[in-house]
Amino acid sequence: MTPATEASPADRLWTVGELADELGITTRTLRFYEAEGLITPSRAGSARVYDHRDRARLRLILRGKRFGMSLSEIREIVGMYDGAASSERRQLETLLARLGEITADLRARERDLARTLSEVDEVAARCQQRLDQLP
Amino acid sequence: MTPATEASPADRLWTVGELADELGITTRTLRFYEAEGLITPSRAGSARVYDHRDRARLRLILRGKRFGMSLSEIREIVGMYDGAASSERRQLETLLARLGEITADLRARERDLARTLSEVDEVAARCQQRLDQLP
DNA sequence: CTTAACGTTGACGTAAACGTCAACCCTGCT
DNA sequence: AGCAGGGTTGACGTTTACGTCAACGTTAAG
Repeated sequence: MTPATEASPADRLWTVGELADELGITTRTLRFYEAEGLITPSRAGSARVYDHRDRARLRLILRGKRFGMSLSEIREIVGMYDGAASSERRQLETLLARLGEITADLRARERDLARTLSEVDEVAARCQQRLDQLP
Repeated sequence: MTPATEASPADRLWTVGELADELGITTRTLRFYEAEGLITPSRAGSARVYDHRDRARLRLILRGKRFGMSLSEIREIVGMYDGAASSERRQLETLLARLGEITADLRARERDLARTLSEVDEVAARCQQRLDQLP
């Protein structure tokens, strides 16, 4: 049984237009991300061809954007997926250190988000309270 | 005993420069936020004077920015602090509904952030595993 | 009294992340 | 043959969130 998130087979391929539609973005955005070095789809002649790994990478990118990561931060992270396969100790060590920094940064954002959420809840509570006091 | 987050008395006042320094931003940013209707400090002649409520509002704004809220989204939320004191049922109801939408949006971002965090953790784990396999 | 260190407004510049053409090339109908 | 509907690469426009002057006013010190 294939998981619900994987409606399409693992060997499915997409054109720019198809993938853009599925991800809810424009083809311009896909081309822009490619120009920025975030993805590198293969080509059929001059036409871009995206596979399931490109798609997964894109979903990671879009998720990052939703909570405020810049494209250059995202580029660094997606680049690490490749770097983690290295066999040079030095590189693995600096990579691991950087990953620690990134994790700390993300946790800080998580706290900021949680605090904002609780403040919004407070406003809602005050709002509800006012409503209850009305005739 | 005053809380640690409140090193300064409740009646303290700040100039633009002082507050900018304390918040780690520039005076330009403070003026920009004012022009955008996010804050409205009082004036001493033509000079801006910020009190502890302005400061709290600013900290809320900056927190929002850190996880990707736009200034217009933030403006809407800070504006609700005032609207929640309304006494018109209609307004309180629409406000409460909007607060629900905002909460849902923030929770979605929270999920995106959590998923990204766990993916980063996975990369770190793979990285560590590679390191352990080295001589 | 003037100079330094703050403040003010106004105008223009800039980086990021795309949007919006234009001009072109394939491909599959009809 | 022709044309609609995809794809391609430029190139320039736009919005957001400020940065960066310029020209000016106002205390505070020497």
